[in-house]
Amino acid sequence: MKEPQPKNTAATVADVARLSGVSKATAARVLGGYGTVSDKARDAVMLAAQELDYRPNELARSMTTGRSGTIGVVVGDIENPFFGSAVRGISDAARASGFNVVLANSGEDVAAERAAIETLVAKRVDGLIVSPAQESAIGHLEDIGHAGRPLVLLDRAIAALAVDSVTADDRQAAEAVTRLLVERGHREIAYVTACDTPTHLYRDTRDILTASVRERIEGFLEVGAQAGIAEMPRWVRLGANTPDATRRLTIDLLREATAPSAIIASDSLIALEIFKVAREHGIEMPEALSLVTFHDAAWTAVTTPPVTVVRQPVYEMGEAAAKMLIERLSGERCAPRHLVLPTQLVERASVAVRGNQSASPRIRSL
Amino acid sequence: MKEPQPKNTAATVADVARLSGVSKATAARVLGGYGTVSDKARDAVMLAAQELDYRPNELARSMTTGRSGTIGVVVGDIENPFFGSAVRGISDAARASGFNVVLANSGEDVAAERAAIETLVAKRVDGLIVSPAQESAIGHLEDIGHAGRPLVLLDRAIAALAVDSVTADDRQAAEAVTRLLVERGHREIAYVTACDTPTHLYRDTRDILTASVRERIEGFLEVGAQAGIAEMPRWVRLGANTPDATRRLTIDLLREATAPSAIIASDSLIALEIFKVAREHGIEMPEALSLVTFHDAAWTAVTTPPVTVVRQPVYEMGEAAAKMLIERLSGERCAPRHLVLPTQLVERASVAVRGNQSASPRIRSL
DNA sequence: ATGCATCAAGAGACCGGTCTCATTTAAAAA
DNA sequence: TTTTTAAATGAGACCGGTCTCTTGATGCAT
Repeated sequence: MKEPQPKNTAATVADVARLSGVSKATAARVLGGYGTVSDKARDAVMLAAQELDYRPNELARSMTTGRSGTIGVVVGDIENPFFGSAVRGISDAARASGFNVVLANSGEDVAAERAAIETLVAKRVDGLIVSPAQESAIGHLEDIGHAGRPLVLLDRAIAALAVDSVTADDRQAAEAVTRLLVERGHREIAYVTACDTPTHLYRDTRDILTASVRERIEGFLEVGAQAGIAEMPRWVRLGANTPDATRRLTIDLLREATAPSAIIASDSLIALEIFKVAREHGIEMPEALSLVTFHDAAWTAVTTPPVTVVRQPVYEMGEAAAKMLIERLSGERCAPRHLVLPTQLVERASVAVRGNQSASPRIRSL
Repeated sequence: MKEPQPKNTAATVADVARLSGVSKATAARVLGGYGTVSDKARDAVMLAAQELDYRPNELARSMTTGRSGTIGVVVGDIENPFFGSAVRGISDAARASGFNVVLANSGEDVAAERAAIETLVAKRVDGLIVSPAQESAIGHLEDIGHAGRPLVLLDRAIAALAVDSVTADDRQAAEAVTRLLVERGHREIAYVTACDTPTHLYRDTRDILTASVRERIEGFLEVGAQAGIAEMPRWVRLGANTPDATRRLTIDLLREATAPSAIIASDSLIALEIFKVAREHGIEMPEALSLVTFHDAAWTAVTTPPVTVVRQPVYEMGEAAAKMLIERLSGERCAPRHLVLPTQLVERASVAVRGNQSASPRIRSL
């Protein structure tokens, strides 16, 4: 026989043991790489394994060892470059330690998130990294702990949950961004974010169920208050969950009697849509409208004007989360750690000095 | 007891059976949702399960059933928005049919790809979707079939492999793009692509080990030849595998004695880097340099000028691949299908008429 | 030569489900 | 009421590994 011909049924340790004339236990020792075996036996087993084209069944292995070598990741949307980078960071760090990544998309929906976590736990992932959609519904996150699996929260911490987390310094970043705008003379500054309050209307920071979003809004309001801008809260706009929603919301915003002279976007997808709307309506940037966004997406450097951004170390956040999780998996038992990574304000050219504005950005047509 | 307190050890069917006073088989029937059980027994089992906070062990389940409800996905780079969309399409389609997705990054490296496939098969994924890095090394891809798992090739077909594939009509798209440029009077047209020939120099299409890349180059050359442009092959540039490499390569290109008046980028990451280089060197687009790219990335619509692109139905490609795979998993036994999805040339404003060019794009400053 | 530690190897239980098969029970048909 | 048929249940093998426990062989010190 020349080729390891496709077997009608895959070879098992028992098959290899039989062919090589040793016991199942010995064959398993060789194939599994544990215990002590003589060279003779090892050679015989390896030969037989090759002959039969033996492939270990990790499922069976996981069942007895209780470890699957897999970490589950639940994010809002992999299509969002933010999560794309984060997942890349996670997956690189995981692979470096011999772990695989099972990915699940929640679509920022709690029910989907719950279902995803349920199956991931049932599939016996060794641990999870989750970017929770809301911090109110945490039952399913607590269950992860009950099931004896470590959990690391990514990008969105939850105070009520005693688990590790990796976030960016959102509060500080929001303050810096708002301060920049205020210093440039802006007083009508809108903050556009994806968030899921039923009304889509902002009332109180306590309505905001996502820590990172809330902290940013708090920073935004705080700096506004310090600068003596009374109307700040009315410029907070929620519900930019899809490009379409963002578009409608932006148009509404720019149609108001007093349109904002600057907009802060909470992620690059939102910024992109705002950029499109401004362009379609002939609103000059930054003269008529300044724009700042969270997330230094690749494209923000090539637009006209290039966009001033808050650079979050996204890849590193994912990497750090994976490393933390793997530490827990290796037996680390210390108190929950909350890693807060610094952000960086990258000034490009999308912020104008207010006094120089040539025109109100307001959309007049229609 | 009020709370299902964290058990030191997870409850199993046997535990539930014991507590509810039925046999393990009956408890398993209720919990697994198969066979016939009396209402009385069902209620007792459900109650006990609740009491013990029973969670099924999918690993054990998979081992006996032979199905894991999981599909493995191996892509070059999830950070690339192209794969981001594709993975999203895959994962949505998978979830709709009750499958999970295990993701692996190959980094476009054959060895990593081989390793990823090996572990995925060992983990007993039900089937795989792979975007193979090269079409020369296909042993590990054939092994997937030997292991009895269906495989669907994504974006890159391999003629030598009798498996399903989903691709875009690359050849046709390349022809359309090149024709557009030729019709606008361009004769020095560069084609910049990520590819991994050792020399980074283009000699012959047979050196290109990735079908999609090769087909595009063939289309590019074909149209050039038809237009009577002799030097076409010398404008093919390989090796744009990282932003840095792309940058160097682009600068070299624009420094040549006769710089191209137009560049075709094979993906949006490359286009972005070219855009940056052009901008940094003060090369006016499209007056001094025209640009077209494959992949209608979100940002291409908001640059100045907005970029003319080949729109590939990326999400749909991922979705189709997943659906094909799931069909195979459901017993479909037909001959390998090769789904080729049409592309669309989206003309924006990054292509100028050659006669109108005000200056050579050449980079003069060192 | 004897004792004792060490190494190699085998037998078989075990992980947590599924599933077959035999048996009991209940309901429907005669 | 008796027979036929179907439904409900239990016992235990099985999936493919790991791992403990036991026994046999070998080596080194005494």
